[in-house]
Amino acid sequence: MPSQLRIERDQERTRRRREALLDAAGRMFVRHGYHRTLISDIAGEAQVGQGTFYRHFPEKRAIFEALFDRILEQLFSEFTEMNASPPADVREYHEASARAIGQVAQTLDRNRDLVRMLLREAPSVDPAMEARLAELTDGFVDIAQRFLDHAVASGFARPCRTRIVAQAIVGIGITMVDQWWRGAVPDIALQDLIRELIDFAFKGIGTPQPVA
Amino acid sequence: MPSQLRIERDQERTRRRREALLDAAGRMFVRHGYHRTLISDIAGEAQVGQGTFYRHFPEKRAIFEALFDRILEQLFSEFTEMNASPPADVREYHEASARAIGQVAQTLDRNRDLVRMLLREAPSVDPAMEARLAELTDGFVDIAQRFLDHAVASGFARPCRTRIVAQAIVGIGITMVDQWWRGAVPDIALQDLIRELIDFAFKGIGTPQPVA
Amino acid sequence: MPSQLRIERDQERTRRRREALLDAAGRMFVRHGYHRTLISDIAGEAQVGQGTFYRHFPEKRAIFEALFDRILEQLFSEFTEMNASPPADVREYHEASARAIGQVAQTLDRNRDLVRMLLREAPSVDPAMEARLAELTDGFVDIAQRFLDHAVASGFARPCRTRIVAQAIVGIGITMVDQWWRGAVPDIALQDLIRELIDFAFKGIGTPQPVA
Amino acid sequence: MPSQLRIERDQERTRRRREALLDAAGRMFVRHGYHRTLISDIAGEAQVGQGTFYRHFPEKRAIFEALFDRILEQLFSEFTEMNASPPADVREYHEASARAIGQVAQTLDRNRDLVRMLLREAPSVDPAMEARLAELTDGFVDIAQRFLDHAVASGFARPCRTRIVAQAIVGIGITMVDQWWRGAVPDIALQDLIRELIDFAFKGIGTPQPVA
DNA sequence: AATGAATGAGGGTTCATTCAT
DNA sequence: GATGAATGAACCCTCATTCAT
Repeated sequence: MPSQLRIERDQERTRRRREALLDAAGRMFVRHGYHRTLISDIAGEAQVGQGTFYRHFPEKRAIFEALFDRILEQLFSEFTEMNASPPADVREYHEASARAIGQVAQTLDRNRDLVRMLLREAPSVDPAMEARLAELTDGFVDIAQRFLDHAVASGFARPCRTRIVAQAIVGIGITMVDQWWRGAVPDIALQDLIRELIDFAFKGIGTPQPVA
Repeated sequence: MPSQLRIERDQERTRRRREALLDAAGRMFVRHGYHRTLISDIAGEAQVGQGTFYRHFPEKRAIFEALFDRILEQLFSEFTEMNASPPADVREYHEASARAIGQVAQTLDRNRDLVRMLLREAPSVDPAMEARLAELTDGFVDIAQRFLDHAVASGFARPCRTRIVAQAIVGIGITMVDQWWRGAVPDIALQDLIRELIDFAFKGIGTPQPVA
Repeated sequence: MPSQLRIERDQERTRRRREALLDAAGRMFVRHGYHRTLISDIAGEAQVGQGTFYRHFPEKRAIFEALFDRILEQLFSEFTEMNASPPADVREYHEASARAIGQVAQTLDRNRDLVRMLLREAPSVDPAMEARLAELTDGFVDIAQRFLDHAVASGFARPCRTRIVAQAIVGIGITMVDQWWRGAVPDIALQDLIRELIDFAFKGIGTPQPVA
Repeated sequence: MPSQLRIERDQERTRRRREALLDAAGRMFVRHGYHRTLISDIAGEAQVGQGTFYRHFPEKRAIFEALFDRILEQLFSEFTEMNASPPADVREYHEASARAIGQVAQTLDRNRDLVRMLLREAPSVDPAMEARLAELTDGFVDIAQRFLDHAVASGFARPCRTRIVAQAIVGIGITMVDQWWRGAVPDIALQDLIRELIDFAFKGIGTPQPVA
């Protein structure tokens, strides 16, 4: 009969295999997209047999979903604090926003190929995956909207239909991930890119001098 | 030898068949996505035999590309004038922008399901189709950037990295098409939605009153 | 009501069309083989519409068969006399044989691409076509055998199983058509080739001089 | 990790499957020809799933080629010794030839349906397969020619254009395989058939006795 | 009669999933 | 548990034949 130790070692190995498969799937999906990636590609990339894949995931879409979940977790685990003390004035609000956005941006940037892959492939996988992606977007919009609602209520931002503006802001983020990844964005430090976008979000393209 | 009339009638019928196939393909791609749409679905939807499909398009990807082209043409054919007299002051500039954006928005709205389908499916069809979509995006960015460069030069807009801001603006549009189509946008008249977005683009979320 | 003349003109035109189709089919079958030749290829080569093909031949295999027949007719129409007075001695027999074989060879040579095509493609068309080809071969063997029987009976040739020897002789002919067509035969005048083969058929490779 | 034994057993099974598929393909090609044989026929005949076919051969033409190769190997593996001591006089030469030809004939006879299938179908498969068949023929011609050159040089055979005569001899063989297989050859023991052909090859049909 | 567009029954090939070892 | 061979349901595409004009 297997010792407790043995059981744990096996479980650990299983967990690592699963991770290896997820990593492999991520790389293949990024490189070739969901539909052109074969199970045999993933297994091969993970250095396991094809049958082993099915010990860890019941079907192809399952590994996509698991990857989705893992990336989400990864993403949100990096947003922990972000809910510091509420800003007291416009300046603090501005700074807090900048910090938050900067953090999100850096996190996205660190995972940009996977995030982009998700954004690109999820809708073509399945209506269900498409819905999950939509939920995710909505989640970001919710956060942005709450932030914005608070700002408006506090007089830090002009009154507006905060849902729509929040959607627009999230839309900027989503698109920039894509553009940035494919090299369409001018060569610029991430910091400066973020600053430019925050500036735009706060000030719009509006007139340079608030005329006297 | 066939009469001139006969030839013309045949060509006309061929053209109509082709259109019918494109329409059918559009509907199926919108409904089920590129990969889950079968040639037999398209043929069935167009009420023609499966072989007929191949008389009009050499392969599946070709009808997607043709659809892509047709939508583009459709889109751009609606942007004809848009190059009216250059605005003389901020107000005129603002109005001209609003008009232009409104027009684009209405056009996109009229074709929103197809446009959304293109945005969603193109990247998963083919690296080449993905590239074409990127080109399209870049085209819109180019237009927006020129507009913006002009505005900055005229003092109607604050100086900024116009490429990036243009990308952000286009990104708002792309995302809103998606959100709007799937009903994520609050129930609002298109006019008001556009106004809200223009406001955001011009003013950002910035402080309501330039504090005294 | 159509005049007699008109009817005749039409029939003539129909006949010419049919010939043109046969010619075209021959060229295409020679070039690409039966299976890789499409009806549309034949129609295109004959400069007629695809539907026209079916006015003249009920199906693809029919034109092959018609071609087969036409070539046969062509071939045998060139063997008219060949039944001259029977040879009186070995020398005459030898000369008569040489003349006959030479004539056959020249005829085959004139039609060598079509003949080769028939030999090559017929078996893969159809069991029936294969049988017809076999009949044809048997026909040649019959002729050769009769010739040989006569020769043996007359003491011009050594006794042997004439059927088998006749088959061997015809086999030489069949193979040489193929080899000659594809350029495997050394560069040599047709006359000399024939003489060499006749020599072989009469003398074998046997010892040069029945040594004293 | 799989045991060495396991690996070997698997390889053995794979090899057997492949052989079974080749056998099945051979039977089907013999019976219905290349073009009328479906992958599903081969798989069914071999008692495996259709997909299994594609684990062993990348495409239809590949199994034909593999069959071609296997038959060739089979054929030539039976011609091993055949290069005994060179004949010293006409009699020995004659006997050596007879032995060699007899061996070839027996080998061909043992594989006659496959050989005939190759001869018949290869040209219609592919220009490349046709070329391979031509090479094969040329190979036999080469051998025959070398034999003949030697015989002429040794004074065992009359001088002649050995290439052409070799082609004729090989042609006899090729045709007889075909005729024999389809039952066109009179009922006769293989031994006697071969003797008859050798007689013909050595002596031709020529006059029975160079009359005194 | 002539045309070529339309048709749909195949048939080769792919690949997610199962299964024997 | 791991493996990779086996499987067969799809699915795209071809092309001989039919048909409307």
